[in-house]
Amino acid sequence: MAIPTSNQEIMRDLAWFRYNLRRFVRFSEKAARSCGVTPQQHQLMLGVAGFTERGTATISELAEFLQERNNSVVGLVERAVESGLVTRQPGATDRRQVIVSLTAKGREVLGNLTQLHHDEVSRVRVGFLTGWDWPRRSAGNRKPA
Amino acid sequence: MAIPTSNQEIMRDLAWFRYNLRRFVRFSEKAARSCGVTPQQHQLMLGVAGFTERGTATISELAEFLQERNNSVVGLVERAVESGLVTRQPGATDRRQVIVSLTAKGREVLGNLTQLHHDEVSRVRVGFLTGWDWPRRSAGNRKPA
DNA sequence: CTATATTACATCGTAATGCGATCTTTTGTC
DNA sequence: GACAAAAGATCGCATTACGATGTAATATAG
Repeated sequence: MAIPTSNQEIMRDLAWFRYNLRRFVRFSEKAARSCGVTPQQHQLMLGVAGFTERGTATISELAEFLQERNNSVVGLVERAVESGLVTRQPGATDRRQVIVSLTAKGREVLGNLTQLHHDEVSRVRVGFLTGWDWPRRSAGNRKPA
Repeated sequence: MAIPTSNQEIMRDLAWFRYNLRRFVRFSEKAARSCGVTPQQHQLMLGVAGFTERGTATISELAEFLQERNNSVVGLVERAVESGLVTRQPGATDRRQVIVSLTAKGREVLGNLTQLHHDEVSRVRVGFLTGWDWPRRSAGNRKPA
């Protein structure tokens, strides 16, 4: 793909970029639901397991990872605990902190989702840079594929 | 960045990818609001101007671009019309269709947002592939930067 | 060239979810 | 020890995308 120069070309380029972004996100959401968790829970688990080197995360770290407010994460963690995906324990050194860890179930689900995402992310990374299939047309009011 | 091989490395890599994705999206949302429109309206306008070669789009095309349901787009367009960003006109050949176009105001706002996004997207594209700063820690319950 | 199916969009009600404001508890600093 | 800052928790709320369904216009079968 040529480097866009006119404003019109830049817009088309940005549109293409966002379109692929959205398609990837939808893919990911669908994958999460196919594994029995919400997309948000998937992201939460990914943050717990992959954001730090410890394999655990505090509420604040998760808020940074998810780019959300502190209080939004609290509720998200709460629901994930109820679903048996993560556990919470008070911080050892700093008792204000809450350490979020994955349960066995959480590790299993995240492992499956990680496999599902690996190839797709590779494709998307390339697609973000180079050209893409750029499909056209949809139909009716059906759910986007 | 080395190619991740172990499952742990893959998870960290995916986490890094999603983290950058989210940061970009937040950047974009903030930019949209700074121009007086909602992030959804920005994406809608981008779809109108950049998804097809015509510079206009139908509801279905926008639904494909945004990867949303048809009826979701109807409401989105409705609000954008009320905000004076886009116009709707029945299709010339197919009167079932609705052609969405940008108003002068819409073009101006989208132009500003396009400039704001151009550099950032370039950075993000590289960041999706290569290493990144990978910042740490947040603080309190303040809005993520 | 009517009958039927399909497409494109609209309407309505609903559930999820992230946010703002505020509060409590713990830690840091002077 | 007093005060400030940080880390979470709680509550109410607004936004928004979705599912189900309806209507008008176009395509297709016979």
